[in-house]
Amino acid sequence: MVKNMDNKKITIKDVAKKSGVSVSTVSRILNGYEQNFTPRTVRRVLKARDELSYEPDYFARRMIMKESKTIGVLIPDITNPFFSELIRGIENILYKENFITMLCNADLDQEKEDTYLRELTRRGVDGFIIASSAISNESINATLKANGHPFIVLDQKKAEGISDAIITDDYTGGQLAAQHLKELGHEQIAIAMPKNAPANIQKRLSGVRSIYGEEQIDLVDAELSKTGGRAAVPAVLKTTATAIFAINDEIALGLYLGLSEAGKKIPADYSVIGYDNIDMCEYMVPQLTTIAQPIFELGQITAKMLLERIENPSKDWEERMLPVNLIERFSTAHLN
Amino acid sequence: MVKNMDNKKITIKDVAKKSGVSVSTVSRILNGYEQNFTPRTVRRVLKARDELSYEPDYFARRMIMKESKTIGVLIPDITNPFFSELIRGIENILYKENFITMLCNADLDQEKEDTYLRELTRRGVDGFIIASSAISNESINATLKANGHPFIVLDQKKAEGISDAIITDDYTGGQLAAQHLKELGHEQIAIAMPKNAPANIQKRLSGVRSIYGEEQIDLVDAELSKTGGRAAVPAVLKTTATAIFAINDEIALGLYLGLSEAGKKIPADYSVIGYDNIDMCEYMVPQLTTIAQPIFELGQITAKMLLERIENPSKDWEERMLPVNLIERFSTAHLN
DNA sequence: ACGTTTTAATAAAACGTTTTATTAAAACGT
DNA sequence: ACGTTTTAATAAAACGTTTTATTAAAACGT
Repeated sequence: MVKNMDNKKITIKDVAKKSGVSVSTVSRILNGYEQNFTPRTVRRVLKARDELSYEPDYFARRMIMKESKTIGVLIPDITNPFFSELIRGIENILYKENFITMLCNADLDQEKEDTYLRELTRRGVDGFIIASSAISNESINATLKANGHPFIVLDQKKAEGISDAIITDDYTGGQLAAQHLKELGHEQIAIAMPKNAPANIQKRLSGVRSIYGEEQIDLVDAELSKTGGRAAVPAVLKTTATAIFAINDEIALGLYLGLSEAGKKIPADYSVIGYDNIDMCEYMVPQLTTIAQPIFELGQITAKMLLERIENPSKDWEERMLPVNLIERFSTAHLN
Repeated sequence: MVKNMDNKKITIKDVAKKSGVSVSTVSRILNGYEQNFTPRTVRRVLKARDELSYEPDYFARRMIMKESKTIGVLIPDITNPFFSELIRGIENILYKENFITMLCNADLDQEKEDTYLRELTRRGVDGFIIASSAISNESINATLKANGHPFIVLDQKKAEGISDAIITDDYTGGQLAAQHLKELGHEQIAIAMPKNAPANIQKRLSGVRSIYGEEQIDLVDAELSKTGGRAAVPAVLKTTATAIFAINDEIALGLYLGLSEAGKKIPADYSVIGYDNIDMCEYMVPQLTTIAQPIFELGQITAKMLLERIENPSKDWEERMLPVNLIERFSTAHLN
């Protein structure tokens, strides 16, 4: 901290004294009302400010101004490439607008989520981005909605007219994946996904069901992680499926290892298709065919929508749906 | 925000009025000096607090108390698994101590780093964790050291008696990798690493040089990313090396793709060894042999050391070195 | 030449806390 | 019974800003 002679923090008073004007004059000049003062006064104040390296005290300032230029972001796991990419998209916009990101890694732990939510509220963040699934609608309503804090829920929850919302086209995504496998001649497919999947993931399943009949689908339980994918392989082997739809790429990466351990080749023995298009897909051998979500852009748009809401709290709720598309690589092949 | 009848924020005054005591009494009771008051008064105050859902204003509080319970963390790229794992370690400790993490993703962009550093200072964070390499020692000195802000530099920089420091045993790491390849009979190796690598990475190279002679080593330029690894393959192919030491795992992942594109098999044609042991290693086919750094623990210890420094600013500088070890998997094999 | 408007600047209030110094009443000790 | 200490509580100052209302002086208009 920059100190004055008495070893105390430099305040606006020091600047005022040094430039021979009042505190209010310094404040006004430093906050963009220079045109109300003579050039000479302005010059003096600026000079004093620079010579003392004066920086307004953040807390004193915020106490009056009631805005913190901070956004709280709640995610389940920063280690998951989907979320780290999302964060980059968010941060990319926020940085440009001089906002700072408060990262809260909630670990799918409901208590931790609630704690973070309360703590962020206490700290007066200007808005919330919530991409964590465990969080209950009640928590959101009690802590955010009821108190009029701007927030936006992402990816896992349907907002249903209680907030802005942004989703990707999961139904079409599921269709696209299924269509691709069908065209390759696969008549029996396995889908690796968690039993209690969030709504957006359920939608992908519905998409598949619009292409494949119920008896052509083997649902295989798998956590949304590499470990989950690896562990799901034995169950897959028990089915008659010739292709596997991993409901996210992380699961697909686990499948690669599990299948290899079982002596199976991709795509000779099993075609594998993922979902998300995290950048690791391109680096697998064989490269992973997947449904691409525009993750970075998703983050950007989320941040933008939230900032607009903060700017104009009473505007109508906005809903955005982002398109997805199939990226064909080398983990899927024609049957035989 | 919780409001009172006049639709204004609930303040300590409201609580005081409701419980029929003075503002200072409320403050003291709510800040852990209950033993100075009669149980009856304490009860009343607590009751009023609860009924009004009073939360002390963060900014007013911080203005007086001069601590923000916030740590700023500066990293180059959250998308890199090394850093996301590191963040988790940091966050793991910070959360327990009721600190919040401010994440700054600096993109190896010097200007962005400086901006973030200044912004964090302005916001009065209690301490800094700096794991970003582009940052200049001058910036650190000017912004942090000179102003007595607690900070800790991680991984890439030598602190040299100007701050606490924590490093991993990079020299031994390099030795371990080299030794392993030597034992497998490789007499000529390539090392994929950036030309202007930070100090810790240079140390790994020194470690290798203690095992292999200068003429047995082919230095191949590669950025610290998957892209970098992939792009380095043509250069590797031009050498007579039979094994490749990727200076971090990300490069190794890129090598997998590049080699596969060149029709080369791991480990039959090339043995590959990485560095870091990010969790992806286990999921590659073949699984990647690597030098393991205790990344999560590194984050934890860093956070702990910083908190101790904040607690006790005048204690002696502390330096810690964490061990590394070889994880043998299936990407390295005996020559022929 | 004098009342009115504009300009340049400031004094004082406000933001919502914590902390320090003070006080009135009760308890204590002989 | 009366001076002293302890207890329970508070008034007032302080933290460092921004903003509102005010003022003195200058400029203006006829």
